[in-house]
Amino acid sequence: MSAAGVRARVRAEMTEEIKAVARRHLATDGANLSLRAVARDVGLASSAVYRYFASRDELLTALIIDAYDALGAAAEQAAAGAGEPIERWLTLACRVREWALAEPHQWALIYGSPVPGYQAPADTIGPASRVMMQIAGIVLDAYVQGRIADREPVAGRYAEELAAVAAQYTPGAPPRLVGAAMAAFIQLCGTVSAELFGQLKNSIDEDRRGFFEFQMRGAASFMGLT
Amino acid sequence: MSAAGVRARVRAEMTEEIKAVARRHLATDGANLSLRAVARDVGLASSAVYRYFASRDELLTALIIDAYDALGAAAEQAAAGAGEPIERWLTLACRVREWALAEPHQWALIYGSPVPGYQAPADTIGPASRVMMQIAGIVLDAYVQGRIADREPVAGRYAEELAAVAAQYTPGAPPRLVGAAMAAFIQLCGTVSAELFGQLKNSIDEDRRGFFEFQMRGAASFMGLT
DNA sequence: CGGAATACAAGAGCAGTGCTCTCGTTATGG
DNA sequence: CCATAACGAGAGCACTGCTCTTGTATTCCG
Repeated sequence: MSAAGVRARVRAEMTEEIKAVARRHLATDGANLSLRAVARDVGLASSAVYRYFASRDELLTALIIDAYDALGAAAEQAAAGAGEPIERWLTLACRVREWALAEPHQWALIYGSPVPGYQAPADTIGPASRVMMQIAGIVLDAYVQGRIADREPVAGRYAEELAAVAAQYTPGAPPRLVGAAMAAFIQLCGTVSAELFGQLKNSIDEDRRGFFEFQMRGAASFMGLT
Repeated sequence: MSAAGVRARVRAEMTEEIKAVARRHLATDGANLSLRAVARDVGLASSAVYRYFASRDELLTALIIDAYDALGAAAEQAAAGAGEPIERWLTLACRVREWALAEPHQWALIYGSPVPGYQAPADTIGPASRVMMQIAGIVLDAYVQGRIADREPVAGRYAEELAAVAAQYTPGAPPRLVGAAMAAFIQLCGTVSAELFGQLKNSIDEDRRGFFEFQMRGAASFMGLT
């Protein structure tokens, strides 16, 4: 049993090392990293890597899940702090942005254009929703505290879909709020991606953080956070 | 001269055909399309393609420029219509979204995560800014017509950068407006990307158009469009 | 404790890739 | 008309993901 434990531990360490090296390669090669190059850096034959990951896609999936989890953990930590709802939202947003700036390639992996043949397996949807959950939590907290400004309720078919989402994840919350939270999440991702993917180049080059906050305050206003 | 014209025309046609086939392959292979496969489909030896594009990156660049131009043309057409500022904005936004839905791979090419080793050459910045220009135009029109709701002016270092952008492209426009227009553009891109890259899956599946308009109305409100 | 089963790693090999170089052929321009 | 330039094809290099086979440790169990 101890022996088996050793085996399992060595295997886990090897798996982690492969992922760590792959993460490094991610920085230079992007999503189409070379499994052979990773194997070389680890000190393995390329065929040996297949003992740990059935394919390159599976390795990528592992990296994706790790990235979602790392970002999700950061977001949860940021959202845990006390304070005004809008402050919590801004803290969360800035924390997400900082993580993305620190790990741009991991961000690109999860929020960039999907890898051609790649189809995200079900394992990813859980970790993927952690950030959204935190936003919903902040908005819901503000709502039950009566600190959400009134907005026009949503109408139309998408309102029903929002109601269904609300019923499943945040029972009692008005669909308008769920929609606003989703919109804010999308806006957050879009804004971070825009900065990371170079769309601000030659326009906002010095105080991107300030411009980011400006945008996130707009999102807060859309949600009705005060 | 006529002969030279023939040569040049044949060359142009061949170039277009290669790009057309490459665009088809884009749908299945994404940004890492195979130049050899494209060559096969065109009926050329892979080495012959290099007479037309010096490298795979250069072929990709040509596709990127074409995509920017196609989207830019669509945006310009949409923005040309008359109507209330907010209607013009919504029309433009929906037109951009429709183009993206029709050409998801081209959208991913220009607004997705950047290709690893790829560095966008200077030729792309012109076509890339056409959509943003149209948004700025709508906002500026509304401004000179006095149809922009008052908002808090921006402050801080990024405000100066916005002022510099305004001075260059839209002289006379308050930095706040330029910032809001940029934010709206970023929000538009982010929202479309979120839909295209599958982030709405299992939440909004039926009336994505309605949810999109809901978000774009939020952006309009942020800009102060009425 | 010893043999069987298993996990593991390495290497060769296949089909495919981007790209270069060389070699004939064809069309162009002086 | 002929030198020149453009063009296309093919071979070849180094690389990729992945599979299969072979040999070697290590673990498990009677």
